Amino acid sequence: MTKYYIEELSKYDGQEVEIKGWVYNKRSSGKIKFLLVRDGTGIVQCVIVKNLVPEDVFEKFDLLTQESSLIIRGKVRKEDRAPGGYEIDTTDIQIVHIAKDYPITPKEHGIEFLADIRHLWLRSTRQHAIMRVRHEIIRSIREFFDSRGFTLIDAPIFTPAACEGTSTLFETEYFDLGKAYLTQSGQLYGEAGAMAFGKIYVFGPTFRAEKSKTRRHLTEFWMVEPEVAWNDLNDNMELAEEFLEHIVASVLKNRDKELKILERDITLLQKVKKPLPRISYSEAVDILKKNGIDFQWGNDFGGTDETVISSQFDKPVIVHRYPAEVKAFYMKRDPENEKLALAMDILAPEGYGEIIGGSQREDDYDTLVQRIKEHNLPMEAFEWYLDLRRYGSVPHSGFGLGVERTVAWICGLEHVRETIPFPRMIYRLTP
RNA sequence: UCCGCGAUAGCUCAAUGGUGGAGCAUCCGGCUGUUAACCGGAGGGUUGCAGGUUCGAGUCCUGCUCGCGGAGCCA
Repeated sequence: MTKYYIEELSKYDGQEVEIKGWVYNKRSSGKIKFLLVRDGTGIVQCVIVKNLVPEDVFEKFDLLTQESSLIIRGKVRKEDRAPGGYEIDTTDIQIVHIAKDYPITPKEHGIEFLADIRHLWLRSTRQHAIMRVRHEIIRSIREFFDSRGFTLIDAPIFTPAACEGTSTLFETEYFDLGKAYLTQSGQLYGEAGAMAFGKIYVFGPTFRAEKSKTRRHLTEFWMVEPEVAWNDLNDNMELAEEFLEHIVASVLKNRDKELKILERDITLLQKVKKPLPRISYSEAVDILKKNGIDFQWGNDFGGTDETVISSQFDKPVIVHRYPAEVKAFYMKRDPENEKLALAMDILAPEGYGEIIGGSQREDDYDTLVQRIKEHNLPMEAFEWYLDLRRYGSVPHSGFGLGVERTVAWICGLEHVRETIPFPRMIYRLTP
């Protein structure tokens, strides 16, 4: 039996179809009634005219409420007056379930109210569009790496110690083995993967227990982390810019309707093509000073600093060679200046902040041991990681891209909480 | 943890210290092309909680709870 979806209605012009879905909205003008039905792929207007349908079908319309589920049959007809361009001349309505007092009405609602009913909010047009863009971003991420011969290596969620030793981790009891922590990055495991497979990517959820309360933070978020053996910092930056170009191009090509629903100005997105502007940390500091910001060389950039730097460019900007002191222990130092790490961040335009952070990794055993000591990290937990420098160590690099910040930027959203189906924030664990 | 803002009908918001209202949603009625349809009617309130000032508090003051935004930290 043929399954009909609203998204594909144009294929069935003039034919009888059966749509299974939910009531999105309805309007009545006495003897002619309009039912807007959604099925997850789109919305179609169904017309019910008295005298053209049996009496009981005409009367069923009055029983239907917003989000009631139903199966509707009728003939597809091209109709410019209908939203979507096609409408259905209804012949039969089968009510499956009547929804009582659906809380989201066709009017404005506050963010707090909607967040509490996130499980229902996902049915709304705007949230629907965002989730489809998110899906396209994730699909294109996999496509990018898969088509370049990368192997997906899943990193564990439970870890014995902090990967970077800086941020606050979620802690849990792990049987008789003591404390375990939820991962804040799959990178160290990715490095092991790169030594085994050459080029790999880790893609999974990560967790940060910091009490951040900003539009850019979640406690649980998704990160994709490629790692490539033999790549230096320069190779890493090239990979990152090709990667971003691919993601943005895929969304522009395959999700243009959704971007339109979100009223996203796509002219800036169309500019995301390599090469991206590259500036050093020191040059970024100069930009801040020129803009009247009192910034001390050696500090890390804050949210406002990132906005000022990125506003100088009309596409994402790569900032490289940060002071080693503000960066993680595993980053290789710049041979030309020991104070600098071979790190690079990519700042998204329009104030969306850091979407990519990466580096060339320290590949010398003795140096890495020294770094672990300097950072007061437990040596035992890193013995396996040090093995990667004991047995055929090679230069290698990688980066991490935050999926939610990327979705927020591409969709042009105010807050990352709308970029993930069920956001986890400091004060929100439900639904 | 710190700073700022907020909490009134199911929802979004009004209400000079002086009888708490409107739109949407719900229910009833009308309309043969509606576009967040429209028109008429009805029901719906311990104004977040606890105190205080006042003849009188949704409104002013204090404390608390919850939420939002920002800082720090980070992707």
